[in-house]
Amino acid sequence: MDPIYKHIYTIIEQIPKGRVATYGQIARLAGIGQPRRIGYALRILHEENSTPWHRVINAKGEISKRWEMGCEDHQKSLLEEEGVIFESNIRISLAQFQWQPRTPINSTK
DNA sequence: TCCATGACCGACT
DNA sequence: AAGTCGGCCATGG
Repeated sequence: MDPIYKHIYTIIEQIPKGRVATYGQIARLAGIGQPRRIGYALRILHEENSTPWHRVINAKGEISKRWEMGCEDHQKSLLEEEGVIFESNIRISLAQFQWQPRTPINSTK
């Protein structure tokens, strides 16, 4: 498997519990720039390892639709159990829950 | 090899 | 605010 994917998985595994990251964000962290590759990496992820794929969402803060319906609901449940709160029942407040690898959350601006 | 599709993103209408 | 379009790259037929 491409080391790039490995890198992607490594980054995803670094997402703390109770927080989420977007595809674009991970793409930038991985030094890729093409978010689609992240999606593809996750697609082939299958069940190979214990990567917390559920903490990866799209730029809108929503759960990306996938091949099987009901999966999104499953992902939503996993996130809620970690303390992530949904708005409008589908959307996550990125300002609040997005993973900040370099900057702490308390942005006391 | 060429063409179409995808767990996306951003800009534009 | 919601829908459309182009970009960029990997995978499969």
